[in-house]
Amino acid sequence: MNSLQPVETALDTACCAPSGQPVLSAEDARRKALVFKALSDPSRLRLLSIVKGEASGESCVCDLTEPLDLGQPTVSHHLKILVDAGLLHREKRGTWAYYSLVPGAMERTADLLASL
Amino acid sequence: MNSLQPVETALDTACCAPSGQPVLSAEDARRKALVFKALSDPSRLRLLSIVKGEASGESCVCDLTEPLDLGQPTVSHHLKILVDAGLLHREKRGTWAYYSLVPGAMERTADLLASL
DNA sequence: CACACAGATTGACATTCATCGATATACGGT
DNA sequence: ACCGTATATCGATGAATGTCAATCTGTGTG
Repeated sequence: MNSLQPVETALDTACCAPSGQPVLSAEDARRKALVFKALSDPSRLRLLSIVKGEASGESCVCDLTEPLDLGQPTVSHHLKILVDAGLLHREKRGTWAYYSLVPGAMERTADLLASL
Repeated sequence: MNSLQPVETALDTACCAPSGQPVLSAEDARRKALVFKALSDPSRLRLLSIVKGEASGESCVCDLTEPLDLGQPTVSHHLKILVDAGLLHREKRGTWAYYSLVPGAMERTADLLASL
């Protein structure tokens, strides 16, 4: 099975071409756009910011719902999008779900811009 | 008047705080999300790629319409979004409009990720 | 001036998206 | 086994978005 996240697959194809010389293919563009789409919502940027700022490196949904002033289902929805994009990691321990930054994901995303 | 583009204003507030310690404010998040929203469409990524790949550093709309297989109004619309986001620069010479990358815009956008 | 052409703007339409309330699932404690 | 809590999923709804066809605005040329 292919379990690579968008950030990784997007960079996969990016690291091989000298510098996007032959123009970004429609397929590559679609994949890279998915990552940026995950970042294109204010609430999701704040979620990333909170998780990043947490000293323990991880936050549970209950800690994220209040500061954003959003309903719990909405926060869960945003978190899923960030996980699907390969930016956040989800680990369930007991009743709680802990979210943490995927190591290097931000850096890889930044590289996506340079490899356009 | 305040004529700063999103990439610049977004970085403006980012460069002063140590590292987004006090969580990204709703306002900062909104501004930064605007930049990523501009990057969240495959057609716009391809537009940036084409402009970047052009040896002369600039492209006119007529050169951008065909490779994307999109109508001219649609391309104009996407270009406007990229200009508004502060990523592209527009210069009209005679009948033609030439678009070029705003110097450093990509780098500043990449920095946005690090300063979340 | 009139015509042709490049590009921007407008209006319409279908799709996607953010959000919420209600419900489902899964786990811990009694 | 029952109940409460934490989180995910579902269905609906209003707003935003990508695209196109038609039109408008300039600019150069006969």
